[in-house]
Amino acid sequence: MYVGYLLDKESSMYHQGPVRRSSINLPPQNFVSTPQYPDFTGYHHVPNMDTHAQSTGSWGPTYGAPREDWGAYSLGPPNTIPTPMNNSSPGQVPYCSSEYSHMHPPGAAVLQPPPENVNVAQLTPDRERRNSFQWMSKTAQSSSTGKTRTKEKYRVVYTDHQRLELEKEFHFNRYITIRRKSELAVNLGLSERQVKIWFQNRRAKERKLIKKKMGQSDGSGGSVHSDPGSSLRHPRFTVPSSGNEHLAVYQEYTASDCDSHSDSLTGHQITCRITNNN
DNA sequence: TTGTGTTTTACGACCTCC
DNA sequence: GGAGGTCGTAAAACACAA
Repeated sequence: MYVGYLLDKESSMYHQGPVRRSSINLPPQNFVSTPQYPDFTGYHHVPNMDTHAQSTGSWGPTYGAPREDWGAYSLGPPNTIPTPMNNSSPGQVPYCSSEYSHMHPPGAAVLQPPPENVNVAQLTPDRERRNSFQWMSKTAQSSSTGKTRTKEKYRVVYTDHQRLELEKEFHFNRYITIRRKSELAVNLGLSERQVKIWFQNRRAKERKLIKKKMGQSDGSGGSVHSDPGSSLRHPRFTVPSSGNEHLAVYQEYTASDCDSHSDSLTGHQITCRITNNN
């Protein structure tokens, strides 16, 4: 299946195309034949592989709150994502984050290919406008098989589309399953390793933010958990007994119904084992 | 334009689990 | 032993004030 494909990709992950030209020159992998999220709310795109079917609105208070950084992801492929200005997607079930659904109505088919001649300046935020071509000129030079940070090309910058999809996934589930990782990797033109590391970094960011919040609120209320370290810790590092508080906490971060995964998962992928314990 | 602080990818070390 | 977790960190990319 595509796992082998990814293995092949793994070796080339450090010389991707001009990914930073987010909306106008995405790698072809970004646009599989059918939109992967025809209805983002349900995520039914791969029936038997859906990790988080119908998890709409399942986030706990911690993650239900508006994300301050959503603005950075407010553009998938242009013209497929209505902006708050032009957006009105009647009849679509809103995503759990009100802000998110506001910017990315669930049916917005973010994986649709963008039109060929799109004016970037009209479609991307200021940051993108400023840097897209700069970045491209840089990466275009790196053709060697660099895989270490000593190489010229130290890191790539993911496209807004890639980050958006990753954020969406992260919003559903802090820990990605093997299957979803594979799917995402294929769909986004990333390697599984990149997806995995992105999630690790994203969790680190989350912990950092929570710590920061806790530091500010100084334990006085707030919607964050009393132990941010454990709440974002992978369940396998918690006591895996039934009814323990760690799992209960963790459940807040998971999709409400993803138990279908446990069958095909390795022992490492226990993300979905702990649902439905309410 | 430039200096500086922050964020984003990516890695290594080390850990736990199977 | 391998996979994936956290933690700490490097360095590129980015934001923004001066």
